[in-house]
Amino acid sequence: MDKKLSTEPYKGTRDFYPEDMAVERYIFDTWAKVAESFGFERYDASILEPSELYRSKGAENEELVNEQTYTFVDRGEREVTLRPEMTPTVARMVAGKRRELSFPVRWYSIPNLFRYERPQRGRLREHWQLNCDMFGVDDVASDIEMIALGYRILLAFGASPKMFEIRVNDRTWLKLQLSDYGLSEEQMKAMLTLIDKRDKIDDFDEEAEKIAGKKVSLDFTTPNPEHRLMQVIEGLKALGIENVVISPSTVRGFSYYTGTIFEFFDTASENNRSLLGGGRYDNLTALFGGDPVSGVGFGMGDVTMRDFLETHSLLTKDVKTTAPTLAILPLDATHNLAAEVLAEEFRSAGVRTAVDLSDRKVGKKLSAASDAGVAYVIVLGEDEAASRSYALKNLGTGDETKGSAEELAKHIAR
RNA sequence: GCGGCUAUGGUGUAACGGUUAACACUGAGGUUUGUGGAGCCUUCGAUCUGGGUUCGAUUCCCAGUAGCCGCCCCA
Repeated sequence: MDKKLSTEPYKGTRDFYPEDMAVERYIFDTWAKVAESFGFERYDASILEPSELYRSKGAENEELVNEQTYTFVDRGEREVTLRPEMTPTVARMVAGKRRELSFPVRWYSIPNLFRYERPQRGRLREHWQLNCDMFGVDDVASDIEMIALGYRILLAFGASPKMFEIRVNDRTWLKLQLSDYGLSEEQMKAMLTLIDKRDKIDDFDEEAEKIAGKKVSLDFTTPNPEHRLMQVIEGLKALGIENVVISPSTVRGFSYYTGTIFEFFDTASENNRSLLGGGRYDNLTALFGGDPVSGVGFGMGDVTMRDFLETHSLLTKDVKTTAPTLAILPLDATHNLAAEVLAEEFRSAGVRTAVDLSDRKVGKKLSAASDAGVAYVIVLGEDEAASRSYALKNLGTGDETKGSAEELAKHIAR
């Protein structure tokens, strides 16, 4: 006989049972609410993109596409990829409407993204990510606004500023220093990668010398006061954001960042990871031709967000509750239809109402409603059906209120 | 791609190499024919797969598979 199918979801993906989905929705809703409070507009696109969108940035991307994405050939011999990130997609969309958009453009999206790699804590094969970008503004205020948006999002989840640290850096600062050494483009990349690992490396100077072919001396303390990075920090301070540190080793792997770079890091030792990462890019739409469009953006993932909320006990019980407000309990199956009719009255009055259609005894129905977190119940039998007067029981207090459906709906709404 | 750890009912755990694999929770039902949360009772339900060692393996060994955790990489 056939082998039984596994009930496990595909490797690195998640099932969202109702209690998980409640948390997921809470995260998405909070993201969306805060982004929109900053005037960001929502967009989305297909999860499928032509593979060339990710390949076209050079040999390193070739490797990335081949080894770390879901890429396949469709029936029309087109090579397609499940989107591993949103930035190329949004760049394509902005480039496509460049002449009709009125800049600055503030857009956000909550796409699901795929990467083919070994799952581990905080990183799965499918995750959802809040992506926020502002296009068409060069002024430092745009960098500051984006970081402030990330900050407000975390606070909207109930986080306090000491739960996370905002690490900022600027690639121009590092590149300015490195420009003295006459490095090739390749050496520059290797050097940035090395700087990113600086905290994990025993002898940074030695490794740097290997790459540059000469002694390298870099200042990792503070740029001069006129530098944009210092303006970012000052600006954040003006917005009341103080948990900011200069982090010279924050480079981020992505080659398209050209200026300000930032990362939000969880300060809890057991969840020592990045919650949000982003930065400024000069010309993201270069691939598509036309005038350059600069911008600044960030992404933050649902997996790390959830880890953060759990680590800091920020998920309250009502976040996880999905029960209806009211449950109507027919005494027996002969009253099921009458219960459905009654439920319609409550629903049209705006009360989330479910009917218990099980054939359990009414006592069990009460227990089930209570366990599920239902706030009110109405037992429906002969008497109620005849009189059209019902007893509304508050499961929290045990109080009963009698009246018509209309009166009781009002009572619940209060 | 590399390394470490783990694998027993749906969940969480237990079982010196030796009878019928135990306990709790959960599910179903009863106690209770119109009012719950407790108690008591009944009941469904498991040793990842394949080899090996042994009189005998849930237990020891090997391989596979899966999961978790690191590393690499990071979108």
